[in-house]
Amino acid sequence: MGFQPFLALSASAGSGKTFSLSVRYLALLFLGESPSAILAATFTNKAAAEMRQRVVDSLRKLEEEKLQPFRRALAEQTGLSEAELLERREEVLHRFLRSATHIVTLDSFFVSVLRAGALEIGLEPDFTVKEEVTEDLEASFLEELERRGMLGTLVELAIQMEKRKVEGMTESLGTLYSQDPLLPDFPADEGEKMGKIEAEIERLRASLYARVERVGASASAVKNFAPMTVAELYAKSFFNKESLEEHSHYRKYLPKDPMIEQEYQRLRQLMGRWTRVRERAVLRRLGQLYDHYRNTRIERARGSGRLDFDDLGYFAYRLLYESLSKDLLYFRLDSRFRHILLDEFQDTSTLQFLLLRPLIDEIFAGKGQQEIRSFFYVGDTKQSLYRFRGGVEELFDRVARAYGIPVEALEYNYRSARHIVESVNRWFAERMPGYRPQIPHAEAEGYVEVLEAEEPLPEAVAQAQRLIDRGIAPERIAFLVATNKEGKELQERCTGVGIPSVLQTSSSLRSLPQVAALVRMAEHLYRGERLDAAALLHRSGHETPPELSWYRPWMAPVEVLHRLMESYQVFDNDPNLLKLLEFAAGFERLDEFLEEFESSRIAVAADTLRGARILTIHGSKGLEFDYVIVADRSGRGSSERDPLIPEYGENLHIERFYYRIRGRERFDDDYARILEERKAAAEKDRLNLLYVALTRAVEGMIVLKKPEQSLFEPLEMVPFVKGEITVQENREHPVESPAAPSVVLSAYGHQELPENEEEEGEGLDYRAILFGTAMHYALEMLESFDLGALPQAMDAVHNRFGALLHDEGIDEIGRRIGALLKDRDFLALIDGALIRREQPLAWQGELLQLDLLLEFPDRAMVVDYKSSRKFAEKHRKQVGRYVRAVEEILGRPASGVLVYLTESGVEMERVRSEE
DNA sequence: TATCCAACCTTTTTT
DNA sequence: AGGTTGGATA
Repeated sequence: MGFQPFLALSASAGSGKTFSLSVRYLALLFLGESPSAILAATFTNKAAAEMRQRVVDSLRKLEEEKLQPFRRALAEQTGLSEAELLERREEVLHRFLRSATHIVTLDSFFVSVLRAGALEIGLEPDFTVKEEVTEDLEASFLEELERRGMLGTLVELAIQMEKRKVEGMTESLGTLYSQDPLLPDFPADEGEKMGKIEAEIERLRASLYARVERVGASASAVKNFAPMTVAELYAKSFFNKESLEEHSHYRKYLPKDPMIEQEYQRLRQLMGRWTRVRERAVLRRLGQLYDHYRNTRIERARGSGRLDFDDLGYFAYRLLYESLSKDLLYFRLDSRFRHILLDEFQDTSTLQFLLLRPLIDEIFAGKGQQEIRSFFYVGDTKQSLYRFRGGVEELFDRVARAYGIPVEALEYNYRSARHIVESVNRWFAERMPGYRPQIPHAEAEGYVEVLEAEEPLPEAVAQAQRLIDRGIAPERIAFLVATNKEGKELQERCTGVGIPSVLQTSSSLRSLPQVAALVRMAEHLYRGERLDAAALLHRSGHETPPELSWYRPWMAPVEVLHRLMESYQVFDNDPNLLKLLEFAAGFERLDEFLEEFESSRIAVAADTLRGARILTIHGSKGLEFDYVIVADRSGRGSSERDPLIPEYGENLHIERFYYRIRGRERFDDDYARILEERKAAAEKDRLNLLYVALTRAVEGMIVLKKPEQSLFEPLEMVPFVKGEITVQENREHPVESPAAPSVVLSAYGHQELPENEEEEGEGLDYRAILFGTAMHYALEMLESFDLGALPQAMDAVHNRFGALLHDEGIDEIGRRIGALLKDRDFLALIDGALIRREQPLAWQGELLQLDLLLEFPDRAMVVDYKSSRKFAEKHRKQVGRYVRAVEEILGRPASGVLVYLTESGVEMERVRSEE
């Protein structure tokens, strides 16, 4: 087939999307393209990190048996033989690790574009990106309105929209702002007079009241037309009937006075007109207010240098479409990116697409030229979940049509065992329009069970316990729930029965109890208040309050935090705490740190935690787990309530807004149609959600379905069991954890690490922690224990820690590991051993992470690297515990060695098993 | 007994 | 807002 420069790939769940993306990316590298010419954009940081990892791993292990399909695909796309690929791989890997890569999230790509042209549109290039802060936004907006004498308009609108709270109004305005470039014009004038129509409605109402009473209709029938406001009359349910003929209250009296039906018809028409006038009045005022709202947002963003995601979209659009230098900017981008790869294309919003479009156009414009240019996207409209956030799944086909891009479908499912694939096919084949059954590829039969449960959450825990009893490690299990709240409850239940669990919330670092507690304590110190640290004390098992007299008001935030961690002994290489330190290092003053922390958005490093995963279905998208327990929602699901309903035109801009009024569909056919469309879309989304939930499992899946009000209702599931849970007997070695957990650090903004010279030798310091982490990473990346493998490992360290550690630090790591690889004692130690790196071990309900496990036929050895002797006693205890765990699990004698990689050289210390 | 209607209950997903 | 419930009415 060769390399197809323009291609859209429709990739169902588990069909090898990441595989295709990585092959495509690597094919470009093997064809000689520079990584800096390729933009590969995903939606989440996690997906971007995964793809980077996949690229490196695939190159590194290219010769291995299990990568045969990868090699074949790569050979096919590049026209190179597999031997040639292997020959060039070193060079390609080096090129990838050494040069700037653009495997990023769409948002971070737009951020970088915006930074480049920020000054052009009145932004400081060092702006920060933060979560939306609404509290003082409202105040600024009101001030702006007051200055412009517009408060009256706000009040009028509030009355018209029957919304007392300004809060709701600003929310609606915020929704408009998030799609500003797509907005239609708002009506400029009032149009027909509202009062005139209302008077006419009132006249008809009174007339009908009299007529209905005269013909002797029942009391309730008469009461329907009793004096009331137009809005009250509007809501009456008799309007559900197109004619009073259909209404039992009135039917038999109609012949007595034919004018009743005639006036009723007239009244219905008038209600339709009243609707349009009211809508116009609302939209006009909303438009006026919106102009001021937008100004407020723009000024706040410019003034504070803090942008949220909506600001980002707004400014990026202005920059790319309306600034003076837009052509120059595109020229710069365009000369940089000759290839675009887009992931999860079905979730792309119109705005995001518009921001990419000029780049895509350029690629197509240069189609005939000498150099290769390519555009590739993957996605699956069945997994589109983000309509509420502006995702437009229709883009997938539309873009293909507009540019004449061929669409190919991936047919095999490489993820799930056969029973799972077959069940999914059965559930969705008839119910999802255009569903193509997947062909299972896995050997395993797998396990699927659907159970009815009144209370899905407790039952989910019971099922997890059942899996664990069968020998399945908690880490291999994931719970999927509908809402974050349910996730939280589920975690409490897991904790209650002793199942370790990791709640993967959508929220940021500050939602972690330990992080929150530390920051709260820092805040207490800053304000000079007495500490209330009971929670943290409890967690760290402290009996006596720690010593805090070291605190000085002028201390740097990072120092305060790591001293606190030290005092409470909570560090233990927890990557989330490391991330906290990393973030804190960007601030000189505690108060600045505290303020920014509140609005920060630092992702939780959930990868590195141990236990059964708990995620929302939304959060599980793109992931897979060995065993999945899907729990039905406990509540009832909800409904849409945005007061403005957009109607999109062919060009994807908003053609008009409908103003939502209850019962409006009875008087307005267009409105009735758009409501129907929305309903159909909501049903589609619901089905997509189920599809995502039911396609995450690799080996086994258990679905807990409520008998009533079930999330799964559209699938008409019946309870059944298929296949068997594969019992893992006497497992000698824990299963290699998928994706070896490693700390992923990323830089936040342009931060400088604080100089810390005078602190030498006193407790932990931030640099030492970072240094130690980077060194462990280098050791993890080391292919084999010989000097030849060192440069590659150091490249990896450079790639990941380059922004955080100075070159001297990285060189020092290289020197220390070099010394280790030359150390004869160490080489003798590992001689003849089966080597396992970064080995996780579950023991006594605790998860241990071994740096290095050496297995010999008759014994085993645990090796732990340390970068300093500062906590030697603690290290001894820790390794002693590891040794005992290994002895018990492997059933053979074991010993431990602490390997100190210090400035002065390699030192080793034997450690005995813990008592 | 069938229908209507007011009152009542419960209400997400996130880069 | 949308669905359910229980009382009132024809």
